This record gives sequence, C-alpha cells and structure tokens, in this order.
Amino acid sequence: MNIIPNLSVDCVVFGFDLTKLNILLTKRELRDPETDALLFTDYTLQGHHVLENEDLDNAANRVLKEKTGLDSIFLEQFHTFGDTDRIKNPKDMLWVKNIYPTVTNQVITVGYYSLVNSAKIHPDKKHEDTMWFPAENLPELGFDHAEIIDKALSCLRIKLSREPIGFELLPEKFTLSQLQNLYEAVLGRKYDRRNFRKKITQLKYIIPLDEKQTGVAHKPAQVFIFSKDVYERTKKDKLGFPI
Amino acid sequence: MNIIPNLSVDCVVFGFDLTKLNILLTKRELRDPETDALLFTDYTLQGHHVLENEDLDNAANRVLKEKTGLDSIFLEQFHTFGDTDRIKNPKDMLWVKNIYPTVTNQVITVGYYSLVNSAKIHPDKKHEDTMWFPAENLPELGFDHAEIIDKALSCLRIKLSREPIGFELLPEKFTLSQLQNLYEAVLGRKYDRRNFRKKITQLKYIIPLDEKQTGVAHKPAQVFIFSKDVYERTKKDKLGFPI
DNA sequence: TTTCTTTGTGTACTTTCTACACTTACAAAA
DNA sequence: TTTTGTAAGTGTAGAAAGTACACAAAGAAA
Repeated sequence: MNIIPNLSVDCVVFGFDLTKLNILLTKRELRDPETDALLFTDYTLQGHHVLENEDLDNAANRVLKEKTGLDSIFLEQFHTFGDTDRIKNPKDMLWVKNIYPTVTNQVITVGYYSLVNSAKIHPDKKHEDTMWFPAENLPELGFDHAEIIDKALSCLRIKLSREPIGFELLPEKFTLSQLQNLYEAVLGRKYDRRNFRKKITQLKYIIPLDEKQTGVAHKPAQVFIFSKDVYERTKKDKLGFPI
Repeated sequence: MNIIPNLSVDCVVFGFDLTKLNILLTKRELRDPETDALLFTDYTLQGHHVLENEDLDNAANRVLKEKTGLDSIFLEQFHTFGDTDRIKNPKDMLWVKNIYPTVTNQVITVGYYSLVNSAKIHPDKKHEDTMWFPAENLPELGFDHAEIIDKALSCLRIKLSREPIGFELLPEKFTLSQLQNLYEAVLGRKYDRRNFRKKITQLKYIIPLDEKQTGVAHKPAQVFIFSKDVYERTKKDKLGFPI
C-alpha cells in the first residue's frame, strides 16, 4: 500500500493517571549515516502518512494501533495544519532529507487527539521509545508538534466543557474525586468538592455502584460508572456537561 | 502555479440579511460535450484546489476573493473531509471526469466557514451564478456539500456561543434587535427581548452611539458598535459570550 | 389625526452558583 | 490494640444569574 506523500495524520494521545494529564510521545534520534554520531534527539507525536485509498479517520486509527497497540478508542479530529513552512527547523529538514527523501516538501497534516486511560497503555515492551510526559512539562518537540499539542489541548478543553467525554480518560469504574481531579487537570482550575459532587450526582448517566474502592489507606470511596446509553437517551433534555 | 491534485478547500460563506441566515452557493451545470444537452444542474460551495507552495489559509482566502470579491474577512477552518468515498454520487463522478480528468479520485478537502454581512456582497455582476440561499431552505447540493454545511453550521453555533463573532455578520453599526435576530437565526432559538438587552448592555465592548436608526416606519432604535479592541483587553476578566 | 410597527424599560420569582467545616472509614505505623 | 494520617462524605445560607411578563413612546405611512 503506497503512502500519499503530501498528506499525514498526527495523533495527540492524552492520558490521565488519576493525578495529571499526560501526552504520549515517541523518541526521535537522528544519527549521521556515515559516522553514526548522534546529530540530535527529541520527541514527536504519533504520526504517519495517509495511505492511498484510506479514509482519514482510518489513517488515524491505524497510526494509533501501530504505535500504541490500542484499538477502537476515542479519536477526534481537531485541526489541519497546512502552512508551507511547517517544517522549517534545520533539524527537521535534515531528518526529512535522511528518512523520507521521496516526500514532497509541502506536507499537510490532519491533527487528531485521542483519550485513553493511562493504565491501559504500555503493557508491551514493543514500543520502548514511546512514553508518557506530563502535559505541563513536555520535552523538546520536533516539527511543529508543540503548536499541534497546544491546539489539541484547547480543543479538548472546549469539548470537555460541552460533552461528557472525560470518562474516556478514566477506568470504567471511577470515584467522584478521580473525576474531579480529571476536570481540574484538563481545565486547569479547581472545583469545590461539595459543589462538584452535587452537580455530578444529579446527572442520571453517572451511575453509583454498590461497590467501594479497595486497598486505599483512607475511607474508601463509592465507585461510579458512566452510561453512554443513558446519556444519549437523555441529552436532548439538557445539552452539555454542566461543569 | 500548479494545483495540488488531491487537496482542496471549500468555503461555507454565511451571510445575514438582518432577518435570516444565508449561505452563498454557486450554480453548477453539466452539459453533454457533444449534444450540449443539460445533464444536471445543482449548487456547490465555493471551493478550489490548493496550489503548490500555498498555505492552506491562503488558499481559502484566495478562493473567497476569486468567487466573491471579498477580501480580509472572517475565515475559520472547521473540519477536514477525507473519506475515500466522498465523491460517490454518479453525477459528481461524471462531473469530475468531464471537468477535472487529471485529478486523482481521492481528494481531501479542508472546510472553512466565513462570515459576511450579506449587504456587502454582490455589488458586481461578475459572479451571476453565485447567490444567497436561506440556510433553512437550500437547493440540491453537489458532492458532499450538504454534509460540509451541516458541520460548518454546528461549528459556527459552538463558536458563536463562546466568542463575540456575530458582529462579522452585521453592518458596522447595528441595533440590539438586529443582534438579537442574528443570535436567534443562527442558534435557532428565541430570546426574551428585555433579558437579551439587559445582558448585552452590560458588556463593555458593545458601545452605544449617540445616533439613531433612520428611515424606519416606527420608533428608531439606538445604534451600537462592537469594539474588538475593548473585547481583547477585557476578555481575561470574563471569558465567553454570555448569550 | 389615526394607525401601525418596533423600541425601550423594571420587577418579582426561580434557579443556579458559591463559600465553607466537621465527622467517618479505612490502612499503616507505633 | 491504639494512634495517626488521609481522603470521603455531607448541608446550608447568601449571592448571582436566569426567567417571565406588559405598557408607554417615537416615528412613518395612511
């Protein structure tokens, strides 16, 4: 299957470890083909060219599957980056010349972000050079990936304040404090615990289980699940997520 | 300047005529090259392929300038459409074969929407086949342009409820009723006039002028202007548009 | 001068938002 | 077994924002 040389997708994979928001990045190293000297090292998003006869959304899913092993996870297109000077940094031009000599110099990339529960990822050692970084403290990034991540994050914030998508970042069963931490981490603000719980518990699609947290050194919290089903059936009543 | 055969932009031009929301469409006709018989006629968005060495945003601006004569207007990228079966309707396949025989069959298109005051457009007769249609009552559309318009409208609604962009659709000087009509037309709901005015008049960036509407057969309304400047300086205080 | 149309205005009520502190349940350490 | 540490769980009062609602005034046209 041939690649489309001037079209790629890049995935910003967001993960939440119950404490902070993380982004999945892959280490990139360029070595001199002759001397093997390390020319530079940095990190990049998961991306790849779209293949001939491949839908854009499928390309994003494929990239995610290949780079993380994850399948059928939340994936949302957020912006397309098509400036002709996207690749202007000398190290990136060097990289392209070495690794993709056949690719045109004008590549547009469609940005997707995906949401995963950090715990789910990295059971294998197949992708040793791919790891989580806190969104607040990213390493040096290649290409225009810092800009792509900024845009992804601001789109995620808008989406998160309109729709109940935060659950994609949590384990299936979660506590209200974990949910609150998630909102605080993504939106970068604090909520009063009582007021937060008040609003959440009146949503019919966040369902308390007859079950408590175990193995914690404090009063165990009740666990909840999110019912997409109930949400879909009731969202016409009240649109949006009231947080 | 050569086109990039597999990449285009499409612009959804929204206009407001102080009463309803309109969309600018261009008539398309395909005639049999031999008999000149009219094979079909329908309407399409303003679109064109991106040129080599052209930024995406510039392509959208160029298309708009060419098709409408308008320059430097509000333009926002909202979604990229990249399914391989985007062009599946027989009439569209026929059209592409006749008009763009060199173009690949897998074209992805980046959607932009733009906002203009309907009065500003169409002073010339150069684009006779381009005209306004009420967003509520569109004619038969070519390609996947119905889907593109749906997505554009839903993105516009989200944007309009977060940021003060409605003024792009109004004349520079406007009345509060015109502003209210605009919000009602785009968001598809009604507002109580007193409550609407109460909220608007407390925004510092919507400035009343010492001036009244003229030539109307009723009590003339006070006119207002929007100050982007004041908005930018004060938006950190209170984000969003409280309507 | 009458008619028509849209502007412009205040208040009472309801709902939502906000701030705030102590007791309880469990695990780990003493 | 007792103590300690930690997060869970809970209610209320005051402030702010949202909602519903009706009539007089200004101008143009008849």
